[in-house]
Amino acid sequence: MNTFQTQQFARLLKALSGDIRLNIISYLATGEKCVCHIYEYFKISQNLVSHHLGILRESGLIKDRKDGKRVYYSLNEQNIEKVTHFLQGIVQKKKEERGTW
Amino acid sequence: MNTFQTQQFARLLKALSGDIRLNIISYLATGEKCVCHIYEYFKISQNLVSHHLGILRESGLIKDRKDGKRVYYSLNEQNIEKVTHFLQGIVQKKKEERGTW
DNA sequence: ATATTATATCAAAATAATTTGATATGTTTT
DNA sequence: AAAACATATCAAATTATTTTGATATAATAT
Repeated sequence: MNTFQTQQFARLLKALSGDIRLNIISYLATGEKCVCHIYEYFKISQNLVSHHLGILRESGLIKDRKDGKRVYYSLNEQNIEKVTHFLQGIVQKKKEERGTW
Repeated sequence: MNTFQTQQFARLLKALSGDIRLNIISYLATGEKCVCHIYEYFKISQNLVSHHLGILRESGLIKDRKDGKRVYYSLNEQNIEKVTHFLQGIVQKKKEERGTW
């Protein structure tokens, strides 16, 4: 059973799956942003944004860089692509299975 | 702001993001299965599996087909691919952004 | 018709995630 | 050194999800 690997991906998917977090990810696709940019853009509180950024950071989906008193966040495409490849693998397997009879 | 579309994908990602549900999805990649196959395979209770299948079904990630007293589930690849394309689009945008200076 | 099997649904309990408000930490400005 | 600013963290409250146990529905077998 492939449960362990699947568990890893379930964790990444969970991090992606919040409304706020997925919007942050989309926003970061347009380039690196500091925390204050993000909470002003979405009009939500600073601590709430920091909390969600923390979840994304710990899951490895984004990277942080400190500059003065600001912290800049950006996407970690590599890990996002790991998710897409995992899902694409499932779709692929299914398509192959269909051919086996 | 692309919030509405993002919300749709957040919903799909949430459906994918449970440990049990992602394992079911992986299992269904090997072919159509009835409910009893699934709960025997994972050694969890019937009602729990039915509950998670319900979430996957309502999100459109799997399809059901009734045959006699059994219900068979299979992947709906189209919707899984929508997720991968969405994520791949984010990665793509980020990669393009990097080239703009 | 009754019993059995397969699945779904419901309500309650247990657990987890999100949000809010307050405070701490570190950096810059004065 | 004090004030101001940017961010993170913590605890409590709120809300959502998961799990369990019980029951309902529908198909088949006896």
